[in-house]
Amino acid sequence: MAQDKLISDLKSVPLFKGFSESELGSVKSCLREKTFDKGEVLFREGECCHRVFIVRSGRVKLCRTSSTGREQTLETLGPGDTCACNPGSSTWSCSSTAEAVTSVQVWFLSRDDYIRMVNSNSKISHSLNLLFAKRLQSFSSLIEEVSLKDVKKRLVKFLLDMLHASVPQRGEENLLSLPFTREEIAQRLGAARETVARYLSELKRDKLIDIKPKQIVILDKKGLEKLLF
Amino acid sequence: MAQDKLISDLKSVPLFKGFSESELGSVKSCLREKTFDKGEVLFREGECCHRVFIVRSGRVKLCRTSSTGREQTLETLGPGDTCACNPGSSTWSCSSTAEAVTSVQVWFLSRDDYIRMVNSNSKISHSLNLLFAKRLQSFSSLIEEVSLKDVKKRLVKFLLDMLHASVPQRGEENLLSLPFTREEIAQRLGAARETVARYLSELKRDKLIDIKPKQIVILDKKGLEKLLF
DNA sequence: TCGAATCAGTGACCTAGGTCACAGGAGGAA
DNA sequence: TTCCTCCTGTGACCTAGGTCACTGATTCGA
Repeated sequence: MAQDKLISDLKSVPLFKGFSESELGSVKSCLREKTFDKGEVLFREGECCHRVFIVRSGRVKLCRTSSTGREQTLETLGPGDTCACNPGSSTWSCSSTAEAVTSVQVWFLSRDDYIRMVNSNSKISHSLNLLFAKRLQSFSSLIEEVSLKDVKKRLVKFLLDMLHASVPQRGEENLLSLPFTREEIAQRLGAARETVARYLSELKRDKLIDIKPKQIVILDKKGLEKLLF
Repeated sequence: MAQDKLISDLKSVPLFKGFSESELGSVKSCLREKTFDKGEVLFREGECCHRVFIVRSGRVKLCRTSSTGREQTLETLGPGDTCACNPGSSTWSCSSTAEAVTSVQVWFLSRDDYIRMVNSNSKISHSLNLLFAKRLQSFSSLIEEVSLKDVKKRLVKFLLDMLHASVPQRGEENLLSLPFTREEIAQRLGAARETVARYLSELKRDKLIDIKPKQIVILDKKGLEKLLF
């Protein structure tokens, strides 16, 4: 019955969207499971990329690091998300570093199995297109933000995005739980830890938010939205 | 015979890689040709995206603009390049603005024809994967550069990339023709026009390059490469 | 429950690079 | 040629935000 659990887990992985039970069965036989502790690196930028990861639980960040040690997070992956290079590309080198933000469970798939799977099943090719396209959209926004918007705007947008994505609790629509350190937020925004802390204080001073441990209370959503322009 | 010319042009479009003559023939029947003058906008960020463009001649830039008018170029498309949103995505909104940098000839394809084509021919789906993956790679580098590298490094990298991509003329391996204004370079790098001019002067002063109208002479390639670290 | 380590806030300082302003080219139409 | 427009270089100035250096909070393992 543990097997059925695995199959049903796989059903909710977007990469395998539309797969039949039997197709999922053959996927299952290729997957290996692995656990990484918080802080461990799944793969490093520039390394040859010989497998594909699917996050089962926990969070993984994809990031790039500068020579002075500053870091920019490109994307954070959660359960169901896939980190796959392009199957047809000749150079399989990772374009970013993947690091476990919490402890994570992943499935991985060898490069050969992956290529075989993509070639034998056109559904996966369509799913990949969808994944890639979404990522392109979000990268393109990130470029705009980092290059054209100041840190305060980026921070406000981040808070509003988080609020939007979070499941609202009864009677606490404005309570935003923030399972990130200031450092992690800063890395996402492409800013320094101290700058994030400063702007959060500023927003608090201006009565737009309230700051609690691991939580932010959105006091004035409209006011925050106004800051975006 | 003009028809054959068109078919042979289509052969060199990566999107249609591996297509047979007859497949290209059916592609041909869906394509419409259109010309844009320098400065004209093919589509604007946020607009509903109801067709796909393939550049036949000239250059098109994909860019985003800030509220204060500063601009960041995401990518420059040349002959054979495709600007396609994801066929499976429900929201067909363009994530950037496309503007003709020179006068351009493009083919376009209606959204419906495009979707039909992708669904009926799995080759195109693979080509799309490849295109998307390449773009992801270049976006990811762009994010790193804009967020973590200073303008001087970005400029030097740009020059070296241009040199690398250019077809070397006999005995003029170090002559780089630069068909861009300072403004265009600045927009690519996510910097101000003046800053680009200043760093170019600095590189000239340091005897690393020489500046001629519409051209740059690379005097010390090794020296430039050293600046990247 | 008590260090030890990791987080968070804040002040002081500095610099990369954006903005403004202007002057000298260089090309193009008339 | 002359005027006009667009491109380029450079100086002066200013500010967003990065870095350093602390001091308090929290959290957590033993």
